[in-house]
Amino acid sequence: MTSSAEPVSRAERKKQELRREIIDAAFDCFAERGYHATGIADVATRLGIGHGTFYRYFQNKRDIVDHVVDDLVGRITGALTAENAPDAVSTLAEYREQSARIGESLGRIFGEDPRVPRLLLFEAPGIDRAMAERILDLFDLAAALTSAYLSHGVELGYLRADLDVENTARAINGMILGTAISSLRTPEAQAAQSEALRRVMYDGIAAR
Amino acid sequence: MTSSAEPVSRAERKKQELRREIIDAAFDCFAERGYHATGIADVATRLGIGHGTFYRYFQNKRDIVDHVVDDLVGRITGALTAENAPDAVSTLAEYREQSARIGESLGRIFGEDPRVPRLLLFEAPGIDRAMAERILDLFDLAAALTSAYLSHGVELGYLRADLDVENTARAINGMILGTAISSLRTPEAQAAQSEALRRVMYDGIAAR
DNA sequence: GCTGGAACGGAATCGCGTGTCAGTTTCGGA
DNA sequence: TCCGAAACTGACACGCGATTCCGTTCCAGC
Repeated sequence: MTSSAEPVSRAERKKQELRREIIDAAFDCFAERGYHATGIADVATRLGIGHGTFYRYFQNKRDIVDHVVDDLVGRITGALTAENAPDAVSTLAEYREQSARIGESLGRIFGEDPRVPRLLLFEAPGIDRAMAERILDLFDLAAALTSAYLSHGVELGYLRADLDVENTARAINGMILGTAISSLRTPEAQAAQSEALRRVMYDGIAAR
Repeated sequence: MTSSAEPVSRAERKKQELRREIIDAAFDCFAERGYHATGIADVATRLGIGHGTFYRYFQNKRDIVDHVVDDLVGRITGALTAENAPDAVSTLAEYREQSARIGESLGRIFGEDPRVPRLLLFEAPGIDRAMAERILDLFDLAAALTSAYLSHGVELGYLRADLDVENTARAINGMILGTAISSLRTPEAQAAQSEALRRVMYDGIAAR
């Protein structure tokens, strides 16, 4: 199950490489012109290959967008699970730090390249029902993850005992979502946005 | 400029009525099957009219989706501005009540008919750049509105003096957005979701 | 009832993009 | 150097759906 277990001839490697390039090119096209507005020919032309070649690597147009999304989802979940286990912290201060770290990771992915949120939030849901469901699944997954962080905090007593973990998780994720969308227009506000989000989380908005 | 100033023959009224029906039918189709998957013929068939007739009322397919969105946006801004001026309240308690009222209005619009958020958030942004910009404008408008509420609260002293009004507004709107999206899967959680949102706003999540 | 003009319907047109396939090129091994 | 398999290419077939257009129907006014 290691990555070197497969038989990798020279040709095989070339093939995988092109496959990767096609996915990247498709991502570029879909994010820039939109899924419906880009033809297979556009993707192929961008790579300087004939569009017939495309079909040697992917079943059809619908097939590749799944791979593109796979790729993005993988990148995101990777960044999130990398160094931030829900149970790695035990005080509010540590929790705050951890959330800042997570916020930064997400900010890097979403803010650095607006094409990521554009594709994931603006293009993908309109492709078809199945893709819309996939995006909703992603939200559910994120909610479960955030829930885990919150539950842990409630158990250790540094978060409100009466916290409605499930729904609060969705509210927090909503704020993150809002940040991602804002970054489409004003990428430079990222940091301030992220800080404001954390202030709301920890302090609320009311005067003391 | 009153609504009765126009010359309204019988035929004229019939025409306006059919126009309305076409908009409604288009909304149904776009929200259910998606914009790209519905043909003009689908909209026409749903009304039992020939699809040629459609073109007597709207320029083209792109034209009508603008009208559909106009309609929804109008409904939403109407509900928001109706009975809730930003400066109508002067204490935190009143403010809480007002936000509960606004949440309820929004819940009614988004929660009662999932097709509304589905069209606005899932279908529309993927239609083309211009429509995506429209939706972003809508977010900006909402942010400005929420900002006004927050500013007012800061001025009167019942909200934190050091509140980053702009970015906090976007964070709060993000939570609302999250609620709207959740309602696509679990409409019954609406109320709890809305309550959790307000708890986060006013109390934060940390233990006292 | 008749008539002229507006509204309607749906067959026909048109353009576009997906997916196929047969001919061509590339390349590793003998 | 030569051979055969695999990869590549792009002209083409095809279907689909937006838009047009003209023959038909409807209806208000006379």
